[in-house]
Amino acid sequence: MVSVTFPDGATRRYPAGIRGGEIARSISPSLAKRSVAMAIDGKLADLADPIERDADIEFIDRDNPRALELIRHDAAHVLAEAVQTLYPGTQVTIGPVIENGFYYDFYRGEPFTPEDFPAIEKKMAEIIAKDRPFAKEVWSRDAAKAWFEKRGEAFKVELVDAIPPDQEIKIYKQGEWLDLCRGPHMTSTGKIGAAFKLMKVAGAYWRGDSSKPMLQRIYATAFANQAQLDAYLHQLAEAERRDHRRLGREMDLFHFQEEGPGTVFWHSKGWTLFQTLIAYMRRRQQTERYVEVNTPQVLDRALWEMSGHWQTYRENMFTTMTEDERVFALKPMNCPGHIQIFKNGLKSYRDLPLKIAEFGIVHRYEPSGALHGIMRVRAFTQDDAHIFCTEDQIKEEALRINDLILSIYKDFGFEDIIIKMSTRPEKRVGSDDAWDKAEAALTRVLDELNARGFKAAVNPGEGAFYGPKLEYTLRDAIGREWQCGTTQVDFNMPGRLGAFYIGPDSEKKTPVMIHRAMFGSLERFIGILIEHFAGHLPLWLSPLQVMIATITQDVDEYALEVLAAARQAGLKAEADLGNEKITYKVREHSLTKIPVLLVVGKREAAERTVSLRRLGSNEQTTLPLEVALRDLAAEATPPDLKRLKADGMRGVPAEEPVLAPAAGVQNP
RNA sequence: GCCGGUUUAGCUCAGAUGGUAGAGCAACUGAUUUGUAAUCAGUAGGUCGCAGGUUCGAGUCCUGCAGCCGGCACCA
Repeated sequence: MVSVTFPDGATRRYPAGIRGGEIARSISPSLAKRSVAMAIDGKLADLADPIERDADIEFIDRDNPRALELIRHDAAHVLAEAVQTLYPGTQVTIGPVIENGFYYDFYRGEPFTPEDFPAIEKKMAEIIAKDRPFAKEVWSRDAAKAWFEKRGEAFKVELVDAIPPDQEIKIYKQGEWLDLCRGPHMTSTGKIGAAFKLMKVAGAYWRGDSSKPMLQRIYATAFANQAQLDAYLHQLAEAERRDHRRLGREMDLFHFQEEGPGTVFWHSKGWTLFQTLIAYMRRRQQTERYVEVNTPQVLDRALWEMSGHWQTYRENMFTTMTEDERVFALKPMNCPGHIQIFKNGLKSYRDLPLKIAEFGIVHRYEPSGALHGIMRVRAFTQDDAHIFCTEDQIKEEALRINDLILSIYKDFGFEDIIIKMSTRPEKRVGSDDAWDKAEAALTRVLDELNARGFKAAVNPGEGAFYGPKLEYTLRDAIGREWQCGTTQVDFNMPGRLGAFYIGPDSEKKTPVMIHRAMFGSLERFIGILIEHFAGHLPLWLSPLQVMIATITQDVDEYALEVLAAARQAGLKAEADLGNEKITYKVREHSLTKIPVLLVVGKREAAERTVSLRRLGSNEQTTLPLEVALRDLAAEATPPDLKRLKADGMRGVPAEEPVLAPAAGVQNP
């Protein structure tokens, strides 16, 4: 007998080996009818699985959130059957559930196109309508291989071979069709329902390896009901509307053109935003005692050979040859340059840690397929720094960087940050002893982060060849993750390039170098900001903060007075005196995402007020000019300066905020 | 780089079967002086991504190349 405990705490005893479905039926026919799967001790399982030991059992119905992955996984099997029915000769490979749906990778000579989707979806609906039960069978390895070999399913044979010897070979049948699968599945295909949709086709390498064959991937999604599917599709459309490439054009921030693939033409407004970020970062770094430098863009090949870049990074480098046949390379990284500055003049242990920062423009010849707006470009500015220190100082410095990065992200409204530590890769340099120390130091940082409630994970083997790293990742509007900040501990390059300092014992010592970026790249960070705020940048970041719009030309003079006063208050302001209706001006400046519109007409001119309208809101507040400008100027103060001001004014009563906070700012 | 798609006016997009290019918005000019997301009228604007080829004739068909888009691989 086994003892089974239900979610309400009730316990019943059953003969060992009883199936979940039988237990459900013993409780009530309706429970048995609506259950599609169960969770044994919290782990999803087939309803038909036997219960061999005492366990907690929860029955899962279709509407249970945990059923969603089953719906999608079942739908993946149905997709595969539909494709093999419609396109005989197509080989199946794998079809996992992913964050917002699922995909299935096929091998077929002909590509699939979205025009094929209606037929496939129709066939899927037919298979679902037949409501065939999913039946699990355990096969012998040889039987499974023979079955797939006979059908020319070379990829499945490879998958069978890859299953560890101690694991069963599980086969799920749905009527005639079957697939190798670890499960679990719902009770039958009919449980999938009708809320599924094929999304797109794409190429994908077998096993994610670019040396292996290219497969045809069909992306799809499924939900428990149509309303949820519709909501998801709506969310996708919203995400597309905040795409930084579209907003960059609409807000007149930057453009690209064919002659410069992956290189940005920054327009005046985009460059203003860029410089606002640099000014902010410069202040934060100065407080942390970084020194800022600037190193050459183009350096002789010999230096890159010494640093190891020529050997390991050559295909990513832009090179140039001059008339006298000397070969130079555009810097793809700033580190060798910073080491030259470190080496210039004898350093003492008393100089450490020495923090050298640069807003360094680097060029990297990225694969053409990798380019993506300003998120992934071939020329970009890093907020780079290299901290030269001793091994003993690594932990404290890494923690300081961590705290600074998190504080900075918070100032921009990012508090949901993915932190990962990447450890020693197979291909690496340096002694295991040094790696142990570096990883231990970063692990202590990681432990500290976990203690503070961050979910920091480890990426084994993903570190740089010269040391382990911490990676800080932000998400864009449609959930894509972009690595921004990074802290890398390097025991290699200072030695390679001959950097040393004089220790307390008068001996030469090689410093450890911590590579570190916080924005990562200004380009990428700006792209993420645009999408995060959907173009509705906070006032302090807006390249144009205030637009003064007149109602009639009678008030031009007052409008110009308001403009001068706004600029006097430190606001980035323009005036629109155009001969247009106010509705036209409101629309115009809303579309270019100007955060504050100050409307002036005869009334305002007479009373010396302004009518203030926020981007994203249709409410208006009429305020005395001085009050409006004072409050806007306060709001436009960068967050770090605001803190300074607050510190300086401690003891002074806080002023009542007069302006409503910006409306229409959405977080993703 | 790989797989697929795509490229026509500043933007969004029409242009079956080959016969020499069109709309809306934007721009420009004029009228209108307007109270919170599009005032009206007129004007101008394109070697149809680039280079070859087929044809009496190519935006349309063929070949090559490039850019862009979606993935994959790579990555800040």
